[in-house]
Amino acid sequence: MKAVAWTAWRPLRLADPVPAQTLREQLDGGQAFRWNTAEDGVWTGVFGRTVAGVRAGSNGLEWRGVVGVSTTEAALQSYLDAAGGQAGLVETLPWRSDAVLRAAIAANPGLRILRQDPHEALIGFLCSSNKRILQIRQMVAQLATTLGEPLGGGLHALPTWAQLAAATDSQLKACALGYRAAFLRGTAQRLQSRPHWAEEFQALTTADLLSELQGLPGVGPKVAACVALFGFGRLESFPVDTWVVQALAGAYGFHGWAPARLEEFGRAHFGPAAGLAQQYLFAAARAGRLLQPFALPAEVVKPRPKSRGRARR
DNA sequence: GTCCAGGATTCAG
DNA sequence: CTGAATCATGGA
Repeated sequence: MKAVAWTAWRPLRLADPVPAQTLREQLDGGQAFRWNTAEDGVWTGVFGRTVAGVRAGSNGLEWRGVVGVSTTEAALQSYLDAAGGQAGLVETLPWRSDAVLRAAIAANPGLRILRQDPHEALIGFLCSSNKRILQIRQMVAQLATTLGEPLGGGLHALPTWAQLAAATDSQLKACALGYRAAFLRGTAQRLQSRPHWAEEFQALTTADLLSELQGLPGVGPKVAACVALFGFGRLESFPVDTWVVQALAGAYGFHGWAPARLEEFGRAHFGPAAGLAQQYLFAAARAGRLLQPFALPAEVVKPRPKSRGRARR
């Protein structure tokens, strides 16, 4: 593989400082799946048709692009919420009264929801079911390399829906997707004839967006919530995955609660930036840094019978 | 070899 | 409606 010709490092201007540890969590913590580190602390990634390098310098973040490939500071600023809109949203979270959330925020100060492309978020989370983040990254990388358009330097864009729909069985097989291959192909077949699907989905209310997303093959409640949060900027979306189940059970005492009920709690308790709270809790839980004020010795903790959710409608 | 993964789907009750 | 079995693959 030919070596990538990088431009010089330049300062990446952000409204709020991002520590190196938070940058790592943001780029490699399961929001996006297209960032890698070759050398320590230097992140290389692709989003949309942008290829970029990012690192935490001594005086804030720095970025670089690939010579001959369009990379702009503006694209990175948008991707990383440089204007600081999410800083204000953090202030709407109940961290003053919620010590668990407060500790989770302190564990990754400045953590933000990446403003990803809907296409990228949907592909990534179609691959995510029952998989670890490392393996999701490998699947997505294989999809790009096998089917996506070359962007230079050996890096590729993600395949379009048309490219995915046209992929052969053996091509998908080579991406180690397992049963998720059918999810990707099915969704690709639905969306390949809708070039403006993302704009159409973006125009929906969040409730309708989640519903529309769940109509796609391989998209259930959790994947829909992730795509709404990471791809459509719906900060109120509250994905409930295995880590959030653990976090809300251990730290809040909600043992044995069904995911749908935990999602209901999350939205009500955390409010319009529930998804941001979720990401802080997710990161803290995964790092084993979650406060557990209600935790009991393991032999005492048993799943309680789930209380029945209120029937609606 | 066994276990499990940022779950979704299908099926039985 | 809820709960359980099943799904394909690879890393730990």
